[in-house]
Amino acid sequence: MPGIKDVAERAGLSVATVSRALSGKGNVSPRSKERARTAAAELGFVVSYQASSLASGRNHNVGLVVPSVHRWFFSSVVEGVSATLLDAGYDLTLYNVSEGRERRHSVLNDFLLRKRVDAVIAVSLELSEAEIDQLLAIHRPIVGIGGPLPGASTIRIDDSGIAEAAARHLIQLGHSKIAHMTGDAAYEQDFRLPGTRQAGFKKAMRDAGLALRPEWQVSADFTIQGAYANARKLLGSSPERPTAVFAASDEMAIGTILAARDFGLRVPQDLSVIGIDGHELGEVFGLTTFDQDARGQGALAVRRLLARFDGAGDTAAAHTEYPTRFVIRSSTAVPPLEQGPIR
Amino acid sequence: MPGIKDVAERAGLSVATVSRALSGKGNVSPRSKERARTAAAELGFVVSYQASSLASGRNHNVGLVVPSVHRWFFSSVVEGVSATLLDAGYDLTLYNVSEGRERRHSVLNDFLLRKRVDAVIAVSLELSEAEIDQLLAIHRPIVGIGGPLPGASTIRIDDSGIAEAAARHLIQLGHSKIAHMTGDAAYEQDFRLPGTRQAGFKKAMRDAGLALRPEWQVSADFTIQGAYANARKLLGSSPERPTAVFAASDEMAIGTILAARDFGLRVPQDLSVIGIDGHELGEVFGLTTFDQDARGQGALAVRRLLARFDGAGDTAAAHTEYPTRFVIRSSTAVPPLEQGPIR
DNA sequence: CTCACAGTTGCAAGCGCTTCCAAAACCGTG
DNA sequence: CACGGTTTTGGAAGCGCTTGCAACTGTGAG
Repeated sequence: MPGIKDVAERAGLSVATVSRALSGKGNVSPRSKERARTAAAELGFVVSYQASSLASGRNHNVGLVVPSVHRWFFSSVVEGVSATLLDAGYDLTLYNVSEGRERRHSVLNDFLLRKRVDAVIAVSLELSEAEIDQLLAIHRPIVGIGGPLPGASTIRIDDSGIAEAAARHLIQLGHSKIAHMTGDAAYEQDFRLPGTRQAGFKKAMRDAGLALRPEWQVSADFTIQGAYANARKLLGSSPERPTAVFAASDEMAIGTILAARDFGLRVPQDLSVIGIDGHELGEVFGLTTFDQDARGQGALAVRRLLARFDGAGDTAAAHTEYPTRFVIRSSTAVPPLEQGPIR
Repeated sequence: MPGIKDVAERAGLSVATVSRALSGKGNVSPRSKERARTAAAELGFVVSYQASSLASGRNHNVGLVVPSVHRWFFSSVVEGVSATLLDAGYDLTLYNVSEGRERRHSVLNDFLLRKRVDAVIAVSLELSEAEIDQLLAIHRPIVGIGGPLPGASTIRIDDSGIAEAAARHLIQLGHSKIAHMTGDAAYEQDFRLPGTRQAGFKKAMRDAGLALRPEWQVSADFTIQGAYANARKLLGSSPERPTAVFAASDEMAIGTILAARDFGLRVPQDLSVIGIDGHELGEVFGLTTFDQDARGQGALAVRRLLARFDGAGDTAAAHTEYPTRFVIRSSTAVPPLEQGPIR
């Protein structure tokens, strides 16, 4: 395995000049630069980031902390981050902290602090103040996606806004018996998303003068199967059935649609369902949803960091509201005709 | 940020002894070890893997190369690998090479060769001989999951065997009009899975003396939505419908079930469907399948590597056949009564 | 009491780079 | 042609750790 020394020798230059030539830092005559480059290419030389980082402090590596790798949003972000990073020649160190607090704690402590990463992207993590301080203490850029992260830059969609818009969409279609499937309390603790979206829903309902029936406020774990199970309860046991369900994620919306089918309910004729995400399966189910381009959010986070690395050193924490797109498909429609007493 | 020097000072030991005490290599008296440990703990010291790896050649970092992070099998493997690695104090560098050959090429070349990783886990990648040579040339342990990887250790399930068993299950129920949904040719190139499973299917059919109708051999991209689209064609256009479908993955089986429902076909009364995977959604759809514990495969791969690192230096390439579990749910049953001419 | 030996320890030489610093080479002017 | 200023270059000092080596300690046997 060739080292920079070999390159220097072959190019007839000093190690220092080769280093500068290949990294692009410092002044090097075009001629030397060219020489160094060809010599490196001929030898198949590629710098050791280990050594490079020891000497320079830069790692060419960013850490991505996600709470799961299975759920749509997270894997989409991972994809976007990964692709953008790879293109830029950076490594991606993945920290999947799905298994509870100790895992998370050890990741933050033992891993990120080892200075192995130049920056951290934290997805939908609700961190304690101590944890945030810890992160900020390593003096590396941090960007949070899909969740608040005081002190760091964040990229997020207008959760409460689109939740409100989703609910309003149903209301405008004529629905008044609207159920909401939100995230489990357990998730609220970690992500805080559910609450924000729920707030938007409630606002829309209140603004329309509609009642919030507690038995129509259900929750699940953000998965299709979890939502399916709970939607069955919602649709099966209620003395009166809602005519529409607003699910806080597409996966939960899909679970709801599957449950509805089990009861012979047609979507949208008997039940309207709307979600949030832009999940690939949305098409299959004709799901009306707000498309938040998760992949794009991941890519944006990386671009942000890269800009920072390149010295466009805007150290100030910037908060970006990522745009969403309302996609109307066939899972929402006007409510069925009232079957009860003539109104 | 404290260095090993600070620890040495505080413990009243030399840097060398502290290094040995903390790494567990070489002889250190219990007393010194204890001292070094407490000093390190008090200072919150944690070795810099950068420096450590420069000096020792060991990275505490393994590279995981996956063709996608969205599909069930891959994200499950990622999860297993990640958890096991984190527990062992190793970092995971993720290389998602979903976007074609150049990406893959650059990953192999520029990234893995930088010696940033102690080992490589390659999931379901069909590599060219040159690529394999390249990988082997870096003299790091490699383990392949779910695909052949000549020269490296592999962990895989008995693809053709369970495919055969799946088909036999249908045959034994009395089916003879069995369709097979395999992977796209595009995937065959990369993963070779489809072919192996297809071979098992064909064998079972041949052994039972059943005909393989070309129009019942369909393929998709291993996703629910892809399978859904193609299953619609299969079930909608055939002059004669199959009574059972064997899908090469659970995701494709689910897509098939969704398509069947669209046509008013009841599963399993009108159509039996069987898959392979053990996908979380299997429960929701009552899917009969072979559970291959993908998470477990990832974990096993890591344990294998860790053992190697610890000097249980069995350098020989070992091939493990990972066990699967046949899970019978409600998507398979005896075929419907023949509707055609009296037999 | 001495010797051989195994168990401990510290010194110092790197690991492969980056970067500070000073020297060398170059440039256009006066 | 000499001069100051600007590039370009190479020497060498690290970055924070590991590890070969030699020196040292303590032990039980002779």
